[in-house]
Amino acid sequence: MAERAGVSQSTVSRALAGSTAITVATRDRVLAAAKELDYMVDTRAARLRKGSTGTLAVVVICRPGEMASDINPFYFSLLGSVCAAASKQDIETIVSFQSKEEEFFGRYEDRGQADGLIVIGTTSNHAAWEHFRALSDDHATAFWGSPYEDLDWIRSDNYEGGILATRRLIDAGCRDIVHIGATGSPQLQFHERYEGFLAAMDEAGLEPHFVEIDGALDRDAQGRKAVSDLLDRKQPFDGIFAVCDSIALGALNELRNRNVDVPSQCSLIGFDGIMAGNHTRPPLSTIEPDFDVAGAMLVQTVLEKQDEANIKRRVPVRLLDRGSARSL
Amino acid sequence: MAERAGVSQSTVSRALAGSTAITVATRDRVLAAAKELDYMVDTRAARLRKGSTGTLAVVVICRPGEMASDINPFYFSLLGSVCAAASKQDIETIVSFQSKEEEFFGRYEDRGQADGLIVIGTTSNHAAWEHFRALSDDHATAFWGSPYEDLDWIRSDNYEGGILATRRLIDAGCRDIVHIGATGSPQLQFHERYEGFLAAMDEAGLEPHFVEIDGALDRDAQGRKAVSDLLDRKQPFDGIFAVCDSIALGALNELRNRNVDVPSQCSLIGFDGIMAGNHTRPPLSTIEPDFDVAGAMLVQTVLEKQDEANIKRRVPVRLLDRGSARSL
DNA sequence: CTGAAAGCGCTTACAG
DNA sequence: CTGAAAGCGCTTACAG
Repeated sequence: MAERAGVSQSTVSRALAGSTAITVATRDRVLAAAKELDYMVDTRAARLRKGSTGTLAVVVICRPGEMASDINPFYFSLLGSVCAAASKQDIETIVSFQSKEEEFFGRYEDRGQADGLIVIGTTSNHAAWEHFRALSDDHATAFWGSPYEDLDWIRSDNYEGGILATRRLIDAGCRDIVHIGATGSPQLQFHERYEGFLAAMDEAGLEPHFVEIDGALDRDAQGRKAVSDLLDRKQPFDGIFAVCDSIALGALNELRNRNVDVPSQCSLIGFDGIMAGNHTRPPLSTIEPDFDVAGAMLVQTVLEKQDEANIKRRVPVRLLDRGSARSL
Repeated sequence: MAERAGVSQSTVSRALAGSTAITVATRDRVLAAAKELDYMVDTRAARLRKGSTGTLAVVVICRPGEMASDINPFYFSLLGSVCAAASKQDIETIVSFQSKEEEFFGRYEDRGQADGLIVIGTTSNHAAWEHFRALSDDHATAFWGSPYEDLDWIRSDNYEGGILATRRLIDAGCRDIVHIGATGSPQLQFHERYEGFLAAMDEAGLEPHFVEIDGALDRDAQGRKAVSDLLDRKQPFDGIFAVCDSIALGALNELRNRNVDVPSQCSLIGFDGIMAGNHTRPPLSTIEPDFDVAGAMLVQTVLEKQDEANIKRRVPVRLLDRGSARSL
């Protein structure tokens, strides 16, 4: 390659790296030769010499025993956004799905495989979060979904989302509004949504109602059971704010099974903006985080470890009014 | 590291690599030292020396202009399976989502970043497939979704799936069965499903009916429009086999809008097994490929380029009877 | 502005 | 069974 362009190896390297200390003429000559020989820089060698890898590792935490193919679609969308955000900065992403204790691994930096680690996924896999928490001290990390306050985290603006959803229900004329969620759970995200709900109810002078989800069940079953419990209580309700879409989908189904029409008899709003909500009847109204921003924030957080104080951690959310909340 | 264990660098390398030409005693000593120093082999250097990377590149092709976060969930599941299958063989995966012509890139091998390339994603992005087709000559590749017969491909057993779905409809007592799909399209996968449909109808001595999808619309709208067209034709029908789930979901919605009850008045079966079908009313019956096998086959295909003849290319499918086809 | 040389951290013939 | 040495393909001080 060097001899084809009639220059030294160093010059080739500099020309290809776009160094300014190079004549335009020689650069062009090198570029032409590279094209002709279909030459590409070997990143292994470049990285070895440079020290950095130009790569981020992304770990997706699954529920124990869950296959990669049936992960909550929310995390798939998030994964896509992270990869896209990295790609925009010419950073590669190496991704892995991890669920079992034996396979937890995040030390990509130690092996020279990545410059940082992004961990996203279900809050429920505690063993996993504990494992990755330990890495956050001496590794560049960013987390989404961690149950621990102390980790570097990025989250939806859950509080604001809770308010948006609840206000929308109130605006729809609902007065007996129930929150299906986990009011005292370690799921920080859930807790924040709950607090937003409380604030909006308080603001409107309405009394908040709750159904606690049953941790033993899967999300869909949690939603069904919550509605079932609610109806059995014979307590009137005309609006539901479900803490996440998968639960909302279960709730919606149970409402229909029990002949409660949505939205005419009960308005329903979820949280997450998963695509499945587009295909229900009625389509599920929901709070959706800005995925592009989410991906960008995660990437930025890992890369700019220095000024920790300035890291923006709240991903803005918006109401997706798809039809499960009554219109006035 | 070497001096800590009191041996040479070569010995450390051999011990860590599990070479048999090493005393158990020295190996243990090295391992102990490694643990103590929290030492990990730098893969950049190892790869540079060894030549191979232990990594596969996975490119997910999106529709032009589509964001990574709203890709057909089928491909997300497939992506998960590929990563899981690679992981099982201790292979890393670097993944990227590509949609626009300017960003097409698959020469990871040339840059020493991967040993092979797996491309999956929407058939509809022709520019993308043409780009990657060109790479298949001198790169280790495997494709899912390519419109080209000549590429190394892995696909669902679409023909068998078409038969399974159609037979199920026939068993449900349907006689006027309509296939919503693309009978003469370049979408090989769709064409194969269509042929399965034809075969099963022929086997039962029934006359097949069709509605062609409108290429200009998105999947959901295609399904709606197909049902709408069908009803306008006033041609009686009691069963629908939709060529993919996203189309089936649109069809299901339109059927409900037009007050055709599923499954009592019309049975409906889709193809792909996407999770959104779990949340519709009724849940969507579908043909699901074995995702684990799909991931494993793709990985194996890239790695074992040598005996091309023996590559298994058909991923088995099964009927997921979720409720949109009448039970007898 | 360009070249000759050193060195990134490994693995692997080559000796012994 | 183990060590000394070469070399993987780059980048980057160091000279000029």
